[in-house]
Amino acid sequence: MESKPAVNMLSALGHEGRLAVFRLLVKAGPQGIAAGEIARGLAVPPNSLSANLNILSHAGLIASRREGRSIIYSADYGAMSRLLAFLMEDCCGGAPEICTPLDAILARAKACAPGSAC
Amino acid sequence: MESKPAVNMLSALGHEGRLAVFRLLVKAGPQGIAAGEIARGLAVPPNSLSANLNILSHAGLIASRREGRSIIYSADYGAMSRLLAFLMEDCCGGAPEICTPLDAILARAKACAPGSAC
DNA sequence: TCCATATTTCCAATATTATGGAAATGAAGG
DNA sequence: CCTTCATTTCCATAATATTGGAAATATGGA
Repeated sequence: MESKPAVNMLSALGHEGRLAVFRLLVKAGPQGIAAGEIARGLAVPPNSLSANLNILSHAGLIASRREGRSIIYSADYGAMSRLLAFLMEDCCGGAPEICTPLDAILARAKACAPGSAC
Repeated sequence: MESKPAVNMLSALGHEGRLAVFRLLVKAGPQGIAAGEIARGLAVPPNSLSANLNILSHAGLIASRREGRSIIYSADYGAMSRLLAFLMEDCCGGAPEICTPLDAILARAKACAPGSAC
């Protein structure tokens, strides 16, 4: 990934409210959540939420689709993976021993499949 | 990791100049680079750089030590790992298939040890 | 002590971002 | 066509971040 889209993603996620929205969408899975439901769940006014959803969307981190009267938002896992890859590349280009903790992190993350205690 | 320090880190990295600094420091390894050398390398005025180093430092992403007249900055790999872990956790809590691309990413990152073609 | 180097701090101007009320748009149903 | 619901857009205000010049601090050496 280039540097500029990575900056946009990081900047989009570097905001308490937006990170909360993104985490919620990631947990929700590909089916996504309606904007109104997000607003109720996180207790934020709908216009602020809309602005933040727009920022996340422009950063490429989330997608949206209309379903009846609602607009459903969902996390873009590919974008997330690319961002993580971008951050990891530099990390491991410097010193090989930096990579090894990531193995453990990934193993733990994988153990957190839905249904497990985590 | 809690949400707040993660937001601080993401926000710190969500800036073109600071991301460039951090990437440079990550690539430089634990020995770090002097502030002046960073400024010359990235062609930024020293006072702006100082402000950005301060933001990265407050976010916990870099450390500094004085060495003679220079101040040497270095990336905090532990902080970086914790941030990646934080992002991965939610990612994998949602759907297990999201984790699998990260395996490939990590394998590729590990292959990029210094000296290899990458 | 005096000077040169390295970096930070101070400060003000500018730009960007965040916030929330109110109005506008779009969709479904009677 | 009218009403209701869901969401966005518009707008103004407030807050925060970015930038760079100039001065201040700290270190090492003559």
